[in-house]
Amino acid sequence: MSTEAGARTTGAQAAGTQAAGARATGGLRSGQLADAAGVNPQTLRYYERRGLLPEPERTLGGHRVYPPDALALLRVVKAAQRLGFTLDEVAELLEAGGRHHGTRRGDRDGFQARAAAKLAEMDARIADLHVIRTALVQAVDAGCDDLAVCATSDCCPLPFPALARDRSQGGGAASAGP
Amino acid sequence: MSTEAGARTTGAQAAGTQAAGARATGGLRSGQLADAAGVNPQTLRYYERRGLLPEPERTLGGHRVYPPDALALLRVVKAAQRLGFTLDEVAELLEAGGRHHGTRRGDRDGFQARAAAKLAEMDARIADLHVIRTALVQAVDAGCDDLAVCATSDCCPLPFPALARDRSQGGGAASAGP
DNA sequence: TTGTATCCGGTACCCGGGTACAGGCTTACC
DNA sequence: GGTAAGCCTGTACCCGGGTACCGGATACAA
Repeated sequence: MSTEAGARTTGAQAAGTQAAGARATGGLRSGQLADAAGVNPQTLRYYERRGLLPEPERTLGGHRVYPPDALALLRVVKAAQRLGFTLDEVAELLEAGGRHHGTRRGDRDGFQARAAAKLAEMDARIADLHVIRTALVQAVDAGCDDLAVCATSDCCPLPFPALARDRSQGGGAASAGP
Repeated sequence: MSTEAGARTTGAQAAGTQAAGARATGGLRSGQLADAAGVNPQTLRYYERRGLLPEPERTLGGHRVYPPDALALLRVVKAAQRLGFTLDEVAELLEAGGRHHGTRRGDRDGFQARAAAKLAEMDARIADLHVIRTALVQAVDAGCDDLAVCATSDCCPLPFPALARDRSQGGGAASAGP
């Protein structure tokens, strides 16, 4: 597929029946792919740099032309990201998959192992959020209204010891607003 | 334990009874407070800049001397942080509390309202994590082993539509490793 | 008095995940 | 052939929450 696409793409010189290079093969321009995937075009280049997207073919003029399955790949990336994997991890996973079940080396675990680990992480995170939730509920129920007072009075039921632990997996704001 | 250690450290200028400026008043040096609270000393200055800690007294030489309740305050800050508030929010909450239930202006809500909002946020986050968890379980159960394949085959049960939504509150890595 | 441990301030850098901007070249369509 | 999109590269910046490093000043014990 991609082979054909590539060949046709660059070879658009002859300009035949079907019009423009990218178009003819079902190839996507970066803007189109970005739109289709709901990401910023810059993000595509960013992912490319990070090794999440393979370098696409180029037109003679140097414009990227993505094969259609790039969209599926992008969706997988986004899904994996949502599953809690960092971009580095996603890149590794994709690469590991590419190496195709063989030649293990070092800690190369397949998706299975990593997913299981993530699962444990998720459970921990969920449990932690429950702790937090409970604390919030208690604070609300107790009618706390001034943190500074909570600091010194005993009326405040905030479970400081419970809250003190674990910071680090907890609740980073995800920055990535649209 | 750190308390004792700290006390010993600065303690005893005149050796005997109670001694030194800072110590006499129960004041804490930045290092001591940092130790006691389990944070980096730099973090204290950072919090001060951010308005989370009031500017402490100084020795003649310009060294900070914190009142003992700074520790309690610091703990509250950390607790609030864990409750999902950003440092800016914590600062606001502390300030709002300081203004002491009166003179509302703009959207100044007390801790109550904000906590309730955070609670909703937490619930959303928990629900979202459950979605993710479920997806992970499915992927594991199905024996998926290659993300790239998942991208194109139909065998993979990853619920892309479900995963696609909501990104933004989800699962940012919390950066703040110790 | 001297020595060492802290602390000071300011500035720069880290992580993760992107975005934005500048200045120039390609493509597409009429 | 002209013109408007769109794309190219490179670099810099954003968020949130800290950390690290620097040269110099203080604090305190012996």
